Amino acid sequence: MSTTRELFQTMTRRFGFLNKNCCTVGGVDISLTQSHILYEIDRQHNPSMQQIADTLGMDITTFSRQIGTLVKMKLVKKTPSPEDRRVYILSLTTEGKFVATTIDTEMNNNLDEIFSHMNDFEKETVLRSIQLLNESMAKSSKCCTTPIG
Amino acid sequence: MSTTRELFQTMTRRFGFLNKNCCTVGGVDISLTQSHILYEIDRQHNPSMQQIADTLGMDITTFSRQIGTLVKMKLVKKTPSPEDRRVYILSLTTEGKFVATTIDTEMNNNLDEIFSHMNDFEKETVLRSIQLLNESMAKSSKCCTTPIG
DNA sequence: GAATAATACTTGCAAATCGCAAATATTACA
DNA sequence: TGTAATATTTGCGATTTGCAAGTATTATTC
Repeated sequence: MSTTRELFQTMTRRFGFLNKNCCTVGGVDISLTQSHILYEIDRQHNPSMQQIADTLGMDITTFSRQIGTLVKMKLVKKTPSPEDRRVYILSLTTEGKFVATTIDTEMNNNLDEIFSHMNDFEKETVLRSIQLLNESMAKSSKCCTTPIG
Repeated sequence: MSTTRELFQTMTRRFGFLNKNCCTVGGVDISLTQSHILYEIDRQHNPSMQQIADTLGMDITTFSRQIGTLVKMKLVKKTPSPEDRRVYILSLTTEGKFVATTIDTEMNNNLDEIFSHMNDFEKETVLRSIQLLNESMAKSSKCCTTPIG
């Protein structure tokens, strides 16, 4: 007999553990935060710094520094926007792309393994449930957006 | 068209945001980590330090210090175990219990609000899906357990 | 069109957090 | 009894954090 929160807490914690074992690709060692940054840069279209920071709910100053080290590691490239010279457009270098893709594949494999303990119907139901959940969270104005801090 | 990982990433991030806006109860200000610690102490039965640290996937030394500050804040009590004098049993003080309960209620309210955008059938399906997912993750030996580090 | 406000990003700084290595104390095992 | 294993704490240096303040650029307003 679990409360709703308990279910969520367990799930997100376990997924978090999954994410944590991510972060050595080839010779490169990155942190969990950095893996999330790479993921979002890869996913979004010509994102600015502010955009990614917002998506991840990170303070822009912390983010700026993280990008700094990722640039030093040659995983990320910062290109000044031609339209607005205050803005930097972020993109992945070839190596950054490789790291991101490797982690992504690994994560999807892990998820596959988890779903292998279900039958096809269950798997479909679960995936559609998560989709539904995401839509409901998006609708909810009260919550689930970037935190204040 | 999202990959499985994308669905999970979105969901856990949003739930994370929900968790982040948690942490001022009465006059007391606590961090996200501390809120998770209180939650687990409340949930488990006479847990030891090591137990909670393991559940949360935290390094025991970091955990020890966190407990130190929570004890100073009078939210947590450490009682030496009568059976094994190496271990400390953790429990919540009255105030700690109050803080934990307040956060828990708040979180469940937020989740209710999210589910209010679904009909009863959808809600049931989603909840059972998460339960199923948690069971599958528990079965998976390869993943989802405490990370190595 | 000059002054002012708003935005995007960076840097200084001090606090919090982190995890490894090593220490202590206790219990389990041989 | 001696040795190994376990639970917890402390030293320490590295990393991460976020606020305040700074620079540079664009938008607004009068």
